[in-house]
Amino acid sequence: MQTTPESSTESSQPQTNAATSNTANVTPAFSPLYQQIKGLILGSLRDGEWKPGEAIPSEMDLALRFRVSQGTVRKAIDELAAENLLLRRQGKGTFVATHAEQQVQFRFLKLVPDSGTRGSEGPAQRDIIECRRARATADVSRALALRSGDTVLQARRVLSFGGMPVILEDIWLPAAPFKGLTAERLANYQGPMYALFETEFNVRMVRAEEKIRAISATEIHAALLKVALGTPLLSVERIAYTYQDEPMELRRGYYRTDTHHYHNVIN
Amino acid sequence: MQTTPESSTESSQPQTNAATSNTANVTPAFSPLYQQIKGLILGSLRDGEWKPGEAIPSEMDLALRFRVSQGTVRKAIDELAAENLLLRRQGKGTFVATHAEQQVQFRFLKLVPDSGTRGSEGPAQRDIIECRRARATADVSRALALRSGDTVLQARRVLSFGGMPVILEDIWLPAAPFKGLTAERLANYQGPMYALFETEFNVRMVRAEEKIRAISATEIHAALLKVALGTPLLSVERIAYTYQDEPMELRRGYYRTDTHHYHNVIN
DNA sequence: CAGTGGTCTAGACCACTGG
DNA sequence: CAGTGGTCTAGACCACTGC
Repeated sequence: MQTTPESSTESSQPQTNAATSNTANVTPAFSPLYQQIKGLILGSLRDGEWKPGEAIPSEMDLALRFRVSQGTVRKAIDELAAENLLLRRQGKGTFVATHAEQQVQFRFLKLVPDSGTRGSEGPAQRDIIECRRARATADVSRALALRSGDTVLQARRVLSFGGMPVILEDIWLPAAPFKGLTAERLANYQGPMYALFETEFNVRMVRAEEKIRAISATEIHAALLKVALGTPLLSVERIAYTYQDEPMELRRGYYRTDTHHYHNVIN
Repeated sequence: MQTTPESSTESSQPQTNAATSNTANVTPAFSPLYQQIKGLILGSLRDGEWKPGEAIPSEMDLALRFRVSQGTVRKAIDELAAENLLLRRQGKGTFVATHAEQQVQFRFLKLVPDSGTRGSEGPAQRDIIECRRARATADVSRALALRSGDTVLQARRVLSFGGMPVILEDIWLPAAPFKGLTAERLANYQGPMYALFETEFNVRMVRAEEKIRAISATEIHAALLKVALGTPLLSVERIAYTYQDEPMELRRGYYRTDTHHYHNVIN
């Protein structure tokens, strides 16, 4: 069972680094075995071999498949779990992380109510204001690594908590991976938008960067968030990435911070 | 050398969990060996057995000292390194992390210039506006886990980059651990305030939480940051913790975001 | 009870640093 | 060259889950 030849269908064997006889090598490009294994697992995740929420093969299975010891697979999985790409559950298995789980539902949304914990206000209400196709402007195409003029989907929505509008968001998505996304599908879907992206478009958001500023509410902000013109708002520009650091979403959020605040932990 | 009795001066031996014969135990309180080792190392860090910037004993030495295998020590150190309490350097040793290092100089300050990278504006200029002793108000004492009316040190300063005032900060510190801190010592010290805390008061900031809001500049903000009254500013309230999640600093920062932005990464 | 992840060990060897 | 952290393996056993 250990090394039957039929296992040769999987991706390339890890390379040995034992033959490091090169002397004048500026960049030895030494890569530990477990990093190579990690790369192979990442590739399978990206290619959708295992979908969000599903279990991946057991450590022993992966060890046999990659012809390495269980400990090496373990270290690769450890890192992927630390990056929130995988989720380990003792006694059950290792699962592909998903935005559809209750516990990590709002992992990317760092705005919380001043008093009480998130969810104490009841479920979030999502109102799609508009959703249309457009040509990427210069800044949008740069953020999404597209060519200027490429087609993008643009959406605007308001999030309300406890009946109060709190967040206004403008969202840009590259049109190609999200073919078929309409205002109706957005409006009808209950749950986090990133969960919809996973199930409907096989796009999993893995990491995000945010640039935060303080701005004054314009007329548009004031009307949609029901605040006075000039009210200070948090401007949160987010670029979300899928596997391989590929940018997949630009989102400009405007947060009211009279009843909520952006919560951040620095380690 | 392996188990000479004189090594019995150190903290308690790790306990074996093999005798788990208790059946009706609601909370088995099972704690892996490496977690116990981690706790012992943490204790030594807190007690100052190894100071910031110094090397801790090698993995082998610690393994002998705690009577466990090197791999177990390794896993404990791995976690402490992941939490930025320790810093591993291959071939050299494992070091107690410090705020005095160039690379992690501004780990807690997430405001960066819109263009260019941090440091492109030259060194930060720190101007102490005031520093005095005071009684803790209700909110300050709550944040610092003090009793209302306890003595605190309060400081106000302005940080400027490239000659422009960008950050106004009000800082509250419990008086006891920072005995002897004066405006002069703050003003004369070149370098990050947290580095001073380490070297002068043996207080190491390990973790912080921030609550961020958008506000309008008051007259004080306007005067010290040289902006117009009512300019939107980022309000950043930070509580910084030492080892054991002990709160050690309350800091209210007011950031100009016309030339800088708060940068955050979500994993 | 079998299968999964989690812990712990012991040993070998590699990569990196500095004297 | 010795000493450090880093990798990899193999095996034993433990904790947890679900059938």
